[in-house]
Amino acid sequence: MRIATFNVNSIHARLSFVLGWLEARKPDAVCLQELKQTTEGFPYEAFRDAGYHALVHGQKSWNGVAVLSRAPAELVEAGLPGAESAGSRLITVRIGEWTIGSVYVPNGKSLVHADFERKLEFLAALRAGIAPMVESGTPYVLGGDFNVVHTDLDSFAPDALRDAMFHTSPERAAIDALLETGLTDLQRNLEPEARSFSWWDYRGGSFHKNEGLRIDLLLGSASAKARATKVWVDREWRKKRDEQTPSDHAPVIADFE
DNA sequence: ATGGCGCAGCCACTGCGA
Repeated sequence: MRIATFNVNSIHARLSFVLGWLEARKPDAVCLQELKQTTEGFPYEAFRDAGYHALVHGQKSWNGVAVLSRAPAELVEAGLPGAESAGSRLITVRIGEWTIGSVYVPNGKSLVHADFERKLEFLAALRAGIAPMVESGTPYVLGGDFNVVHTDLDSFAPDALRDAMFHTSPERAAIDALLETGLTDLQRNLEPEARSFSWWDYRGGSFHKNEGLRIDLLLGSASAKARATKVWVDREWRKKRDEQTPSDHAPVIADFE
């Protein structure tokens, strides 16, 4: 079982790019974020032709999440109770014995912006919303763009950016609280010391200078963690330029026994 | 002098992303 998460920064602008990536990596399920597309406007047919089902919680212009899967999936829930005003940022599906969530945590804009407080509220609601999935005991994976640098290892400049956006104590504590429900950061668990970023700014040659952040995570319940054999950032597809430009995020891929 | 990106949209500038 191969499960990935990929913030695509517009499914319209990235369609052929994502299809090429699916062909190359052949994941069984993919959590997508930042579709910038409505549920109705999602390109279902292109993915069906590529062998993938899609369950979508879309939104015009902003946000939007989905889960792609080779096997048919069943919708568990679209949206996060208590956080509807944040936009379409969570979808949970069931694929066989697996429960998979795709989440796009609000950016927060700046420390003094009202959206920063809403980001923390979203993370608190997320903790409450996912707890039943973790407690069920069946393998559960929550993949997404968490928009938080959980530890110093996850930032290219942890000292210079300490207490700056993505690096603050309340944001980090909110990730701790998610993990306290019984989830594990699957990549960090297998690679405790790795500095492996998943996002690089489009500007200023950040990718080539490796000035990135690790903000795209795959969190797994105990039974998912026990089966995970390898988790890696697909940097090649952050660098690649085909007929379409890459997203500013790289896919993160996990393999399970 | 201080940018060098890239999306969407009532579109040629603005808002947003991280």
